[in-house]
Amino acid sequence: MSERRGRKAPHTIDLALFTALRNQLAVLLWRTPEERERWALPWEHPTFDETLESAAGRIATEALGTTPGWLEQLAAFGGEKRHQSENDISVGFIGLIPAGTPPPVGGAYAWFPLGELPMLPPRQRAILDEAIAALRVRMDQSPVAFKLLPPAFTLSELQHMYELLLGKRLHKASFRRALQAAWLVEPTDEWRSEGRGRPAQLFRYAPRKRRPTQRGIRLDLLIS
Amino acid sequence: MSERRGRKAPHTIDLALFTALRNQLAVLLWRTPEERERWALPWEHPTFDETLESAAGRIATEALGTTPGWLEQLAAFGGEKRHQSENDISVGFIGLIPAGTPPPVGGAYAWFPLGELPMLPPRQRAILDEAIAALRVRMDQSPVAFKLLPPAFTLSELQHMYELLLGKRLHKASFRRALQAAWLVEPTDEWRSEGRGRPAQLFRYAPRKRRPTQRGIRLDLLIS
DNA sequence: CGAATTAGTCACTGAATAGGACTAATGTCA
DNA sequence: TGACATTAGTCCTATTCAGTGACTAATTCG
Repeated sequence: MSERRGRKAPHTIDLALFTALRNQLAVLLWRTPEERERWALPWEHPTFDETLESAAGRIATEALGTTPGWLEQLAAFGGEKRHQSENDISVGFIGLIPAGTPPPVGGAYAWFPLGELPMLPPRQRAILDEAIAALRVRMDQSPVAFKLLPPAFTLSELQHMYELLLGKRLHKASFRRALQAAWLVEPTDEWRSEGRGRPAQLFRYAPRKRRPTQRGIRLDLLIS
Repeated sequence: MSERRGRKAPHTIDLALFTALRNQLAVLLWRTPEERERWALPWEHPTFDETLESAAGRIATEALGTTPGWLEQLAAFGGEKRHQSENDISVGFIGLIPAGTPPPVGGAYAWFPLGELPMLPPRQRAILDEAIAALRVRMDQSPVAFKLLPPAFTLSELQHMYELLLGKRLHKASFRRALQAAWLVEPTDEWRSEGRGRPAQLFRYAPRKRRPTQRGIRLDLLIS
């Protein structure tokens, strides 16, 4: 094995990096200097001496300058839909970038709102579609909304992020009651005055252990 | 690409096939005729002309004689934990086999209850651990319990399967109310008399479309 | 100052849940 | 054959939880 150290593996790592931009979800795309109109997800062949996760983290950091607040494997993709590289399979990752992170400069990378996507290679299109679906599903299980926000945020910002992800309006009092019951945030001692209106207190994501929340069976969540 | 047709790919497909056995979850393991004490998950190098899913289905069918009622990709595994094969990465799949399916004969394959697992190669151990965790998580999203039962089952059997997966007792009336509300089963016109006691009606899994179940935000499901 | 605006809370109502207690239909055994 | 154990299936009630409108609080704007 060790003689392979540093050599390129035959598979690729493909990243679906999301952020919130102008009240929409957006994904980071990349184009080569040669082919100005062929956009693609950031991807690379990892070397044999890094784990899938560390390779994904490295590629994300190379693209953005910052490390994603969250990075998780989506799945492996293979089969008839070929990659632009001559590889056998691609491992897709989902990453979340806090809103307001300055966009990468130079023109090689750009954020695309999900409603305005250009053509993508077929396998990357499949990866992105599954990534979007997984985001919606994992929202309940993982702190997706929190990782799309900066470390300190107002409760209104958090609610708007949930509304963006869920695609529907939420009632303020209900949202805050649920948030309180879940022990997910803690207040900081800072307030932010956003133009007119009462200033909002800033909170941070600070999940606290709670006794295994004695919930009933939720058969109604089954997709059918 | 086409000149690769039929050739082996460098990655492997590894299967975590589960069934319910003697009131426990069990996983299918396999050993080579040469090495009688080295058990492993069923695995194989796929060929280039099949998709990941079809390769997984083929390997499962070769192992069991029957096709799993459910087969879904778990994730790709790579990095320092090496496979027994000289491969780069392994793609893990989860499969569910109805309880009571006759076990494969010949001694090459055997069901192991999760409490009595032998040593496994390190990467396969990781795959199995993640598969078990994913089973518990996806239970709410996918009809895991139903696919571990034969096509026709009693409501008590279904409840016992949920109790096995959740690791806790459920209240009969609550369970049935939730089941009714979810429109997941329909009665057959058969009844089964199981020794003493009133005979039970048999049901089948028959999910019916329902309008997008207007649920509240469930922040309390977030793992913390 | 008053109106507008945004933050944050309260209280009422209807729906969903946990759980005990009930009825129903069968086998067992004296 | 009749009491009883056993398993299936239903009903009812107290309690908890989510949806919602209306309230108070703190600030900017004019």
